Amino acid sequence: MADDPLKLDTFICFALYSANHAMNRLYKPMLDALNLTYPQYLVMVTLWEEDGQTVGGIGEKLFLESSTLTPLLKRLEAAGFIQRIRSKEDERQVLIHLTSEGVALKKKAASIPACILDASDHTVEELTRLKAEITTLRAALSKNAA
Amino acid sequence: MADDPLKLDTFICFALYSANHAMNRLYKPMLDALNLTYPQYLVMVTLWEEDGQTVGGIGEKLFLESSTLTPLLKRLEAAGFIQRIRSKEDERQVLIHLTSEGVALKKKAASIPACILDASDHTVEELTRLKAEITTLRAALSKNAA
DNA sequence: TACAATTATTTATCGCACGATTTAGGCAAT
DNA sequence: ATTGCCTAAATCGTGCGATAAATAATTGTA
Repeated sequence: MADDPLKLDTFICFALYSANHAMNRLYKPMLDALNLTYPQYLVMVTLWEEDGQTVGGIGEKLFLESSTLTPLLKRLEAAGFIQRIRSKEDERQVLIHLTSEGVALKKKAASIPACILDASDHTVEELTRLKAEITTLRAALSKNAA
Repeated sequence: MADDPLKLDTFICFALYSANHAMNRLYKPMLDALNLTYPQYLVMVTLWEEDGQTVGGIGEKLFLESSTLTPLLKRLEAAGFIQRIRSKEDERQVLIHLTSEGVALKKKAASIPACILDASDHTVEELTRLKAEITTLRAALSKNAA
């Protein structure tokens, strides 16, 4: 039982799966108030950091395909948070711009981080280190995926 | 920019989100070969560890609701891996039993852990420790969710 | 000009997840 | 025995995310 190879494997993947799940549940009520889903929130965060990115650029940062992003972005556009504008320089590209409502949303989201930190029972330093380790793992997994 | 509160928050949640995502992608081809999805795989693992669990019991271990599990279990039953049998002792409960095919599937899944470990570029010890830390974080998040 | 590469969209399909409700069975008290 | 409460699972409705594969439009190049 202890040396069952299906054990460790399960738990490292399961740890990620369930922690992500728990994070989702924690965010849910706060994001509901903003009319955002979790992946949509991630997109908004990248836009708050840098407006006017292309679909592909956002996808590169979030590791999402355009076939996932396009409908998601349309929902954000329908909600009034962004505008999808085809680039003049390269008409293959679509630039994503925040609307004034999209910009305003950042203020409402500003209180979220403190809530997460608080619920984590961790210090900022601990979370930062853990974040880095998880990111390192992700990078390895991605690299060796193909 | 550096003290933007939306930064840290994003990244601890995003680290989990994207690492889970990467893990999913790594599993996908292997699980496709077994005719399983990721959550279905998790259910199978819990059954390989202990057969004959109730729906609620499985949900408790995986943090899933019956409204999520019931259809998932029906798909596993349709695939021939499990059987759903109402308990004689308490007819409110449904016991999930592996079929012979479900048991046999464990052998085919046995090679997965090594692949994951290999792709992680980590030692078993490192993964074990990281797993523990992530699990601790999950516990805190769950506890403070309500 | 023809061909290749890039960018995003579309189409089709599927499963997960949640909330709210419902059904059925168990359990306890009066 | 009936009432009422609790629990377990299923159901219903809804929506999003994700992937794969094909398509379209534009750009760049041989």
